[in-house]
Amino acid sequence: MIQPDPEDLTARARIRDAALLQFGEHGFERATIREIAKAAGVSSGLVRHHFGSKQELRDACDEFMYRTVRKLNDQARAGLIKGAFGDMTYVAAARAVLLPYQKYLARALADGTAAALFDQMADMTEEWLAMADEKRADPPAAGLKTRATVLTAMALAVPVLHQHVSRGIGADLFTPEGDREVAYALLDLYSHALMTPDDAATARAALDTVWSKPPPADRDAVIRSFEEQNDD
Amino acid sequence: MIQPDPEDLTARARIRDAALLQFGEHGFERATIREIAKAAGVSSGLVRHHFGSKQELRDACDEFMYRTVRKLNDQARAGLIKGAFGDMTYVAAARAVLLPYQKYLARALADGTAAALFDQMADMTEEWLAMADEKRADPPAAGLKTRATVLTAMALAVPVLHQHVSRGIGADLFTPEGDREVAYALLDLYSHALMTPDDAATARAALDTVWSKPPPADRDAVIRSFEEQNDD
DNA sequence: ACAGTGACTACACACGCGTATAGCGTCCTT
DNA sequence: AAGGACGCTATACGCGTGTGTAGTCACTGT
Repeated sequence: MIQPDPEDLTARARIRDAALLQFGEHGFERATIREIAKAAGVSSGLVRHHFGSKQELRDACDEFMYRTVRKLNDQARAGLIKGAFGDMTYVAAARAVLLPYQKYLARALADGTAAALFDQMADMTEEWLAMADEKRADPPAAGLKTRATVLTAMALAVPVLHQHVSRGIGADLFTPEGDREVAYALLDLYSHALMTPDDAATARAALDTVWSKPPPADRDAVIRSFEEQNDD
Repeated sequence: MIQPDPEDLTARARIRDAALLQFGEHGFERATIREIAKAAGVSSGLVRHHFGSKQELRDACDEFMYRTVRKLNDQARAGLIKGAFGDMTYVAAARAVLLPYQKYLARALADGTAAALFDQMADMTEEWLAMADEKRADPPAAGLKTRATVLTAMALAVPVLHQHVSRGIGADLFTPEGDREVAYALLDLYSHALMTPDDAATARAALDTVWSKPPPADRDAVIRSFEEQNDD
């Protein structure tokens, strides 16, 4: 998928590539070694010969994706003028490279496998967020790393929940049309605060009271009325 | 888990509850009917007797979660003063009710099963966003439903990627401490725009040029240099 | 020439799993 | 009191799957 002709790749690389696609399409459990081997044009025994076991094959896939994303991140760090949004070349190129592996990435992130990959992206978000903090007037209500982690998760939500997003926007997320639609929505959301800092402070205070003293009447009423549906 | 003593539930409800937990903990494929039956204190045959097949058991779980969330949403709609952030009672109660099923919800959303559930939350987000739009000065850069869909995905990112978020903040997301930490971060992020509308317009324009004419030199260079790592 | 090494295949094994079936006890209905 | 319906168990079947083993072929260094 990276190079135009898969025939040029070594068998090992072809197996890994086929595994990435099969794991992405059907998930790790439902994907079978035999089907991966068939897609790669090799025997199922060769998969074992190169990777040892199905789990190790998955590990190799994760490792490969980690290296790929790291390379892209390094390039972005080197090429992108910090804080400028005028150059989307690397962003677009990175997305083009990762496109065939989006479904694998989504699954790997969702089931918690790709920890190193997430942390890598969180680190990059943290750098970016630290710069944004400098222009900021009021002190943040949470630590830098915490906000970076949450923000990273939010940014990854779109590919991870791509099925729902695609359904919601009425276009496949992995086509240029869907991608553009979502990018516009993201830029709009990122450039407009959803609530005022005062609202946030109010909500924070309200949450504190809820947490500190478990409100007896209301909350129990919710749970109790909820239980009533539970009569099957 | 809803009621204090699982023994009081009917066998069918106990099976569903055990399935929710097992599916959440191990995933649909890895979870076995036998283990679910054991956790529910029944024979494996009874699972089949009540639900027919493993897939139908999963469907029943999805249906149950859908009804649960709908009930909570209806209560939130009825009880919450629109646009006010001072009353977090229902939010806290809803989270308490859903807590044991968070992992199931995360998995169901990630693999695209719980479509109706996502759409339901997206509808609610859309209502909320429509109100927020009224106070807004500049016209949105994307349709209401598109923004609501993306925003819903972003809101769900934290539970879906809970493993990574927990690791990043150094505390389990499903404990009061982790929950509070993340809530503060979310409120901070929601109350502060990450970029100015001008930045967004610049980025939009940049994206348009990238998409309209595929830039030959730079982008290919990125992809080419990426391929060079691909020598295993 | 020749052993050795690694890529690669074909085939068989063992086991876990979803599914199917037969049967038992109990409660409600008529 | 008969009898069916239902909740529930025990046991077995069959298939798909990851894994293991033996063997072939090609290439390399000595």
